[in-house]
Amino acid sequence: MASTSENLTKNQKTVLGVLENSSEPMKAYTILYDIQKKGIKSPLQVYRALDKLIEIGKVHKIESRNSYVACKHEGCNAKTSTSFLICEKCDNVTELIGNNLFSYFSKQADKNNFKYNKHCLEIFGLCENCKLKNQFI
Amino acid sequence: MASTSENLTKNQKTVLGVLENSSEPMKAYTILYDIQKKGIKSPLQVYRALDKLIEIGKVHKIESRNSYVACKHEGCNAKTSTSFLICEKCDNVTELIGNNLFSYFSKQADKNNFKYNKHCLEIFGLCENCKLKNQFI
DNA sequence: AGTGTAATGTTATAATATTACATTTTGAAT
DNA sequence: ATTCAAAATGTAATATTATAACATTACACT
Repeated sequence: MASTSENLTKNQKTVLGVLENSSEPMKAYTILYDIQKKGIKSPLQVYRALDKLIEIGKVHKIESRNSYVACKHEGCNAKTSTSFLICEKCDNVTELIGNNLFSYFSKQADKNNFKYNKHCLEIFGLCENCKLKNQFI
Repeated sequence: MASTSENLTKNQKTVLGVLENSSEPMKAYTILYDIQKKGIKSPLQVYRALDKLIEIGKVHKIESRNSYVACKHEGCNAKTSTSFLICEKCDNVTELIGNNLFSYFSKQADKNNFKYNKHCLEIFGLCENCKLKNQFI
C-alpha cells in the first residue's frame, strides 16, 4: 500500500484533517492558527506537512491564492498537475478531473517544441450558485 | 488612443523598461534593486507600477513563481488571462498566444455549470533547447 | 485660482515561506 | 534486542513577497 492516510505522521494527519473539514481552501497561516492547540506551533511544521501532503496528492496548492485544499478524489492522479474552477464571487473552488487536459496541453506544448511534464490551471468566473444569483441583479 | 507606453508615468516606464530588457521573468524585489538608482526606493512603488502594467496588459504575472514578465505581443489581449510554457531546467518562459484556449476552457467550465471569465495556465516541462541537451545525458 | 483625480513618496507592517541546526522517532538490517 | 540511517520533529531566526496608512504632489478641467 502506498501513501494512504494511514501512514501519515501526526502533524500530517492534523493538517490534512483541518483541510478536509474546511469547506474552502485555507492559507498556511490560517491552518497554523487553527491547530496551535494541537501542538503545532511553527509555520514550518505546517509547511512541512503541506509539502508531504502535496507530494502524495492529498492536497493541492492554488497558486494564485497561496491557498491549499484537500483533494476529495480517491486516488487523485493530480500529484503534480492541478486544474481548478475558482469562483470570483464566493471563492468556492472546484477541481476539474477526469478530463483530457493533459493531452490537450501536450499538443499545445508540442506546437512550441516544448515537452509537457505537468501544469497548473486556474479558471476564474462564476460558480453555479453565484451565476443564478447574478441574474437578478 | 488607449494605454500605449506613451502615457505611462515615470515609475511605470522605469519598471516596464527593466522588464523589457530582461531575458527572463523578474521578481518584484529584483526589479526594485535594479532601479533604486533611478529614484524608486520602496517596494510599493514597484508593486503599484506592476499593478497598472498588468491592468493594461503590458506585463503578466507568473503566479507559480511570483514573477513578472513584459509582454512581447503588440496589443496582447491577455489583459487578464495568461498562458505560459515554463522550462523546469532553465526557467525560460514562453507565452502561449493566438490559440483557442479560451473556448476550450469555456467548454470545460460549462460542463461544471461554471461561467468562464478568465484563466491562468502554467505548463511546466522542457523547452526546445533543454530537450535537445537532455538527449545526451 | 479652485477642485477633483490619479499618481507619488515614505514609513511601517502584514503575510507567506525558508534556513539552519539540534533532537527524536521510526523502522529495517543485522 | 541492538544498531544504524533515514525521516520526521522542534525551535528560533530570518528571508521573501505584498499591502496598509497617510501625507504630498502633479495635472487636467473648469
